[in-house]
Amino acid sequence: MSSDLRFGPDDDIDHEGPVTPYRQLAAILTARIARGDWGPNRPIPSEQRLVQEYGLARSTVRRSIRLLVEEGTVFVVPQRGTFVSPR
Amino acid sequence: MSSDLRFGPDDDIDHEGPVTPYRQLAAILTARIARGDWGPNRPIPSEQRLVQEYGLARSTVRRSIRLLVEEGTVFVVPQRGTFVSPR
DNA sequence: ATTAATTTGTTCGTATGTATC
DNA sequence: TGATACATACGAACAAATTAA
Repeated sequence: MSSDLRFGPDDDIDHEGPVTPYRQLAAILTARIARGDWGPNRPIPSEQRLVQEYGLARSTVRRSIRLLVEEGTVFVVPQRGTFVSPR
Repeated sequence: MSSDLRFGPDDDIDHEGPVTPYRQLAAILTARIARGDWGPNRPIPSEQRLVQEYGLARSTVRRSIRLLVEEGTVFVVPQRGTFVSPR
């Protein structure tokens, strides 16, 4: 395998495709949460970690997290981290 | 029971959760006071004891006590200890 | 009277997160 | 992109006062 930290071979961001990178990342994270990589009230990787893992700008990562928050998938605690929503 | 010195099985500090450790400890101590572990004008465990019991840094324990003082739950007497507020 | 142990007070440095500009 | 700000957490060291031996 290429890396233990990656979801799979299909989780690379396609910067040229029709789906925006931030939506691609949101889909990846949603899938990883559904898969159980991180349980309820557990922290997902920090923004910096996601920047490194997916080669995206931090602003893009934050845009992605904002989408997940709006969807109720995760919630952010200032100065603490981003966590998987319960239920 | 796992220990006579512990409040219960749910009083372990979660260092990864959304709630900061110092707030978790404050909640635990507040519950123990409400339960009557220590009455009015009685000393709660020393900072060092709390450090040992909950596996936290002393600075974190102090941050927690500071919160309880601000809430009026306890009061501190330098070189003496921290006591449960009357009433 | 001395010494040692205990307990809170204070400060510094390092690290990790998110927030903001 | 980059820099700075805030809040939190850990570790360490030392001071000051009290208490116990």
